[in-house]
Amino acid sequence: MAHWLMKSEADVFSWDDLVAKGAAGEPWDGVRNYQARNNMRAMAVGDRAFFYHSRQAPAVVGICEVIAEAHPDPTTDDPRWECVDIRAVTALTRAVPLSEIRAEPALAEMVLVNNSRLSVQPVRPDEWALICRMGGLEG
DNA sequence: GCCAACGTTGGC
DNA sequence: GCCAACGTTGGC
Repeated sequence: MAHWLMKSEADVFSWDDLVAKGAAGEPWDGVRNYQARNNMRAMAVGDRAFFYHSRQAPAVVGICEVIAEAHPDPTTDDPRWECVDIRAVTALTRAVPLSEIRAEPALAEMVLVNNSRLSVQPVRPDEWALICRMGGLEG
């Protein structure tokens, strides 16, 4: 199972918004970046992803699950763009702010740290486990 | 709100 | 195919 990180601005679509969608989840549409799209194409149903709030109070706040593989993005007729569907799994016991991620040497190679603009990105297993622990979960 | 970094577009 | 201009993202 691969691990990922999905970003959203909390005042556009927040973790609470995803939780409110329940088991039906939400299509992760609107991505217009090839790297992010390619990452979504590589996702399998059951993969887990961190849900990250960007801009205001940047932090990893929860864990979500891929429930549908990449399919055409319903928000555009442009066939280049695709999206996966995700649902909320669990909130972190405590949000892990970007400042703590940056301060942790073991996380220095995270895409989040080195390419802050990529909105859908892979997370290594060791990075996943550490952030889960920092967030108060077993991982 | 500012601005640096990055990705995309389009002229040549 | 190059690269300058432009638009967007996101940390601060």
